Amino acid sequence: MRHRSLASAASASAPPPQMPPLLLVLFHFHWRHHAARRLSSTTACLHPPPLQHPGASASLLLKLQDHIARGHLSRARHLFDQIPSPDVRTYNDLIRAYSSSPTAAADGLHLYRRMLRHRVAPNNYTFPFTLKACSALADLHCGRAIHRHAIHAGLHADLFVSTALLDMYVKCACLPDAAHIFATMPARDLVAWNAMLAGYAHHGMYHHALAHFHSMQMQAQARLRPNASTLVALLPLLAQQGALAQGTSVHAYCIRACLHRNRKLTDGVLLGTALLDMYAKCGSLVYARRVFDAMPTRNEVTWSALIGGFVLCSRMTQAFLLFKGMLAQGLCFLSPTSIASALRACAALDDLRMGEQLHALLAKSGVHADLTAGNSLLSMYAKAGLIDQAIALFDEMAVKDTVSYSALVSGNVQNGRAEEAFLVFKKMQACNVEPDAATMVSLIPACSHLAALQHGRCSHGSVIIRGLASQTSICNALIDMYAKCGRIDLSRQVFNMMPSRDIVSWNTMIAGYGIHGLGKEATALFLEMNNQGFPPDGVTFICLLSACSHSGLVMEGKHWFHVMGRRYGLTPRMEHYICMVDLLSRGGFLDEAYEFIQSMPLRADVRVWVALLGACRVYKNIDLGKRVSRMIQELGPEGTGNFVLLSNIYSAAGRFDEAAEVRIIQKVQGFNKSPGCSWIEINGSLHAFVGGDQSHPQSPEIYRELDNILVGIKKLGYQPDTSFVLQDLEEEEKEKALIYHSEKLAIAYGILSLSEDKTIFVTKNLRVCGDCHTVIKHISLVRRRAIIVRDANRFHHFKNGQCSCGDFW
DNA sequence: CTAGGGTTAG
Repeated sequence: MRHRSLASAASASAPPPQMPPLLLVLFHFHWRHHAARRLSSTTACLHPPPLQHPGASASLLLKLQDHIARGHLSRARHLFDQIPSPDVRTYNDLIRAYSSSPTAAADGLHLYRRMLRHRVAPNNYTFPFTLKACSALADLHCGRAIHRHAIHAGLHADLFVSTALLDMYVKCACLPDAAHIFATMPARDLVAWNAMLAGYAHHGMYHHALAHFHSMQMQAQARLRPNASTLVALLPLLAQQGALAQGTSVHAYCIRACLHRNRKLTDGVLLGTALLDMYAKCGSLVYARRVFDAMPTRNEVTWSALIGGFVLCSRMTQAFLLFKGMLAQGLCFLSPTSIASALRACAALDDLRMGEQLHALLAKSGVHADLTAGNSLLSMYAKAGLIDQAIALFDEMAVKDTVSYSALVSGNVQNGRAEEAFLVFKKMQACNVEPDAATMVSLIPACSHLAALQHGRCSHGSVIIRGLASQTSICNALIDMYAKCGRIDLSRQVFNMMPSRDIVSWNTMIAGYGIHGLGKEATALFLEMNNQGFPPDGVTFICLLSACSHSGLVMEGKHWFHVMGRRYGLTPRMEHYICMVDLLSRGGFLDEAYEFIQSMPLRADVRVWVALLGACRVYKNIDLGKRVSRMIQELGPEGTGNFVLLSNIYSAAGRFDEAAEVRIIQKVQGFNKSPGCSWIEINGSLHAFVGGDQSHPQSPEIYRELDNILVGIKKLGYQPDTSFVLQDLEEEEKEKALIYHSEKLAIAYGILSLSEDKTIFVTKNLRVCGDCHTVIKHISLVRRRAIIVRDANRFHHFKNGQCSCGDFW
């Protein structure tokens, strides 16, 4: 407090220092320049006064100044070259002009080199300009050279020079060097503090940045009151951390210090934008909107920050309205960034038509080549199911980065094209584009989808090598992958070892137990989740209920359903009712399930009835099945599965005419049944089979093996259950159609390829049929093999003639 | 100052 400068002395009657009024702030602003000038001029005295220009007329020099002032750099250069031996000031003027335009920065450095060649000594004005050019070019090598020159000239401690050095190291991503400069500067002004803060902030060094800001506040001098630049660097950090309380107090400070109405117009826009962005990122859209409305001037960044904020908070419809409002103001605010946000809204709203209009807008406004917007367009098409469009767009893109590739990887996975996803990943590596966490989070589900454990383990290894293995989202994907690849033990290992878990981690692990029929373990984990104070969400209960359902834990399932509303205050959604119907009907309580549907507060949609229909099929309850299928027809079947189920019901009842009719309706309406397909991974490569498939190179052996097995198990009393065949065929023909179901072929191939101690793991895209289920049980007995089959629904562990699902498949 | 790709349930 003792070294109060003239600024604070002048404002002795000012309010306490934490509440600086406008005058104080502005005054400090001027004062900084004076202080800097003073400092510079003392060091400048060490150097000889500027030379005269022999041969250069005063009018030439004036003209040169004029060109520089008007930004006519080439004309200025023309004049400059006519001066036989320019002095340091003339060099400085032109270098300064070059360095303030990023495209001319290289010319500025050339001129500097020429200056040295001509033995003109640079002074305290030269270095900041040349360093600025280095910053613009991110030319660290040159920056370090100039640093040495400055030391040589004894000017490195000058306030302007050292601040420029600091800034150069920040822009060249050398934070330790920047911090060293900062620490050793004999004097630091607000600009230096701000530069250092911005450096930490831009490099995501949250703790360093906050510590820096705190020590900045600890500086007693009133001249270190944060200005707009300080807060513009600080606010994104608070936003990222969701620190609403701190952000709000920054806002309050801005108002007290009148920074939001800064005389520099850009400061006001930047600060307002940073503030509204902070509010939006902290989930406080009302305040974001209020800041926005109060801003006297806005730019395109302001608009896209607000629109992006609404998208971030999943307020897609409102985001869209804002976007339209922006367009209504004219096209001056339109930017690729806001289009990218609007495209995200389209993708989430499933509004393909609007997405296509945005595509057109993007093309028209000439920002088609923008990488960000292109990537979100690509993703929008993929999410809408138009994977071919997405691929075409990807091929058209002149520049592709990690995000483009990741979007295509996940687009393929979302459209059920796991193998293509791997191909894209390979291509990405061939093109030397580095995968990051998001890429891997997209790729790992492809392994889950294929149940390709070897691929999954490779991905796990790759994630470890890249140092991503401790990230929560990566671990979540790994838990899911191991569970779906039949290694629930490894899922649990990943779960146990991960440093921090989120709700997805718990849900995924519970779901993993569920598909393995480990209802007790699922319940235990749910209880542990409670003990650790993790509040379950709606998805948790879907996972838990379906786990009970797959394990035949009907009573427990009912219990949790009631607890969900009563203890956790969660309102059941349609998905929960589906789980309950599934639970009851799978357990054989068909009538109770029917009554349950009648008593639902929501109007049951098709999916609810389909859950019941599946059980009618299994329990061969044709009466109820008829009623249910009538409901389904009324509601209109969605997707293919329902047609197949319905047709199956009729087939099983021997009513093939009606079964055929359903098939015809299906064809007419354009739903194609996806063919049953099974696959097995042997030594890291996948072998896929469809029913009656003979395309595999080892087909003859496979069929021989399968026939041998069938002869063997028929002796044990196995009778093919021909009710599972869909077409209307003669009994003998039906039997043949059954024999060569894809899962049987894959298992036969597994027996041939794997030694006896190895578990055979087969995956099927649809559900395993009842006949195959019986046959596989027999195989596990006569061939003494452990067999795991993952179907569209769950896992079946076959061993010694038994199945883990207790035949409630 | 803004912004693109990502994990769970059926």
